[in-house]
Amino acid sequence: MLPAARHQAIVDTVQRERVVRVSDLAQQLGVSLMTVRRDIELLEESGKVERIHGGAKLPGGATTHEPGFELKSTQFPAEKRSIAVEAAGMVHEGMAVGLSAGTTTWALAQELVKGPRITVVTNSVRIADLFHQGAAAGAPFGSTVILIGGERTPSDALVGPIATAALKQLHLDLLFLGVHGMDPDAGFTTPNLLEAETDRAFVAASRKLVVLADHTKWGTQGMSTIAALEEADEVISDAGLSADARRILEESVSRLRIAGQP
Amino acid sequence: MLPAARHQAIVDTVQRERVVRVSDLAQQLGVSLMTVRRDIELLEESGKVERIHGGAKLPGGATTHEPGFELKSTQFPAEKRSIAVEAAGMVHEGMAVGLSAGTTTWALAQELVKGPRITVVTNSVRIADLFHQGAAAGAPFGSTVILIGGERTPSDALVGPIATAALKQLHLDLLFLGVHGMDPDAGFTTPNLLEAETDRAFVAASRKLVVLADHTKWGTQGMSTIAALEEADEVISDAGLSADARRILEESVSRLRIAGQP
DNA sequence: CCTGGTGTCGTGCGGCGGGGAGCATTGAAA
DNA sequence: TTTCAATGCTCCCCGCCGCACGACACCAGG
Repeated sequence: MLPAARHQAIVDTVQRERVVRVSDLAQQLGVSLMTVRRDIELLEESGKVERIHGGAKLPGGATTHEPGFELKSTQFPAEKRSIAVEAAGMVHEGMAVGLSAGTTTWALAQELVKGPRITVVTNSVRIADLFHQGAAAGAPFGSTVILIGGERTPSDALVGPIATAALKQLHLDLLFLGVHGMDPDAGFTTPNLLEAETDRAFVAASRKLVVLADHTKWGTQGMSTIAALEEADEVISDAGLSADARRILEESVSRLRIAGQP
Repeated sequence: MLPAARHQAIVDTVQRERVVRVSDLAQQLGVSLMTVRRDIELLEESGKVERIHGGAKLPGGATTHEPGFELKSTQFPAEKRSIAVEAAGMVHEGMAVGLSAGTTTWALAQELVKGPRITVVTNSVRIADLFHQGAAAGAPFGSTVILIGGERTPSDALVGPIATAALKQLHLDLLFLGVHGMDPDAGFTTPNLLEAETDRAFVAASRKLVVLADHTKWGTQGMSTIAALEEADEVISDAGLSADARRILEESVSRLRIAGQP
């Protein structure tokens, strides 16, 4: 890996993710932490990126008060990752798989890039980017990615009538839905009304609904309901889920999976 | 292997790979490391490539990650920019404007970010990104961007049935169409069939069609025709356009504008 | 407000791979 | 045959990279 190529990769990643951490870059690029730091130092001098504690972000503020995509994406990396690995195991060659926008589905996408060839339908620009660059860099035959159109929310999801109309044309084998809240009364929820509408269209287009939600989502009610608990065919969560939550979910959902356990 | 052929091969490889290492080139060309270094030294003096430690990269600060795109976007920056400025003058507050994917429309988008509030409809992820970033960094009230969905081409355009179906729902005041070729027989063309289909949907959705094409596009026939010359309401080109081309275009198109002139 | 813990940052050193200067060799043109 | 340009080779230098250690910043808890 040449320095110039590495610098380019870092700039690309920063522009795509808005914020990246040094450790992730080091692992992704296969170099040491020190090298990444030195690269970021150089790139900062030329104004390509801006250095922050633990990583880099794109220059020119305005990302500090973003509705927390980057914060959440590093909040429970271990749990999210184990959930993603568990979910990736459900995907087989040739399937048509839907991925809603969100950090958990984004973690899943990272797993799926390495997996078998499938067709991915998503309304997340971030996830589409992931497959796009994965296909360019990695295997000659990558998965097909269909990006649903629409207007862009702050968290880079595409929503609105264009998105819902596009989803009406499609039929998916499997939908992985990331949610902001999961509650026995409110069901699966999100704080963004437009996103909820798009997610409902996603659910309607799919034969099977799998909800990805780490244990912190339990008891949270977002403003808008996407679906009732009963509508999910499976819920994948992590070991931190309370016994109470497990009992209720096992009653409501066809199957509850705890990531990392049989 | 003649030196000239070797130089050309090196330039080609650099433009294709964006960065290459000396050792790879040496092995690939069957010459020694020293020869490759000397070649690169010569090519650097003529500005064809830029020398870096361990290899060579294409000159100019690389900011995009698409080889073809990168190349084209630096090919005629002055012409493209003047065309973009001319086109931006046609846009007024509140309009619904379509932008097809391409480097010229991308240049236009850079102008429009600074302009009045409008609604932009595009099938280019890159252009959508531009407005998204601009809105986050700049004015509190940015333009609305609607990204048309679909499958992704190598040049980051979204195409396919999803895209065309979405466009059928929309009606645009003005469409700026970037083309790859412009020819009296073939009309406005692009080498990508899927992109041509999406562009045709764009044309159908728009009340007014403005084609952006620098003078190098004249006489080029892409594989697939988007529209006949007569279908364009305006064509904006640059001063390098031949008198012959001007005459034909003025006969076919309602109005021909040469950027930088009244 | 203070305090400990965890993770990140910066510096110095050693290893390694690439770059450069000079010279021998080759092959083609005069 | 002579001459010259181009190529390859070798030795030495230098920049890049990774490891280890000490300093520091963020976070949580009292």
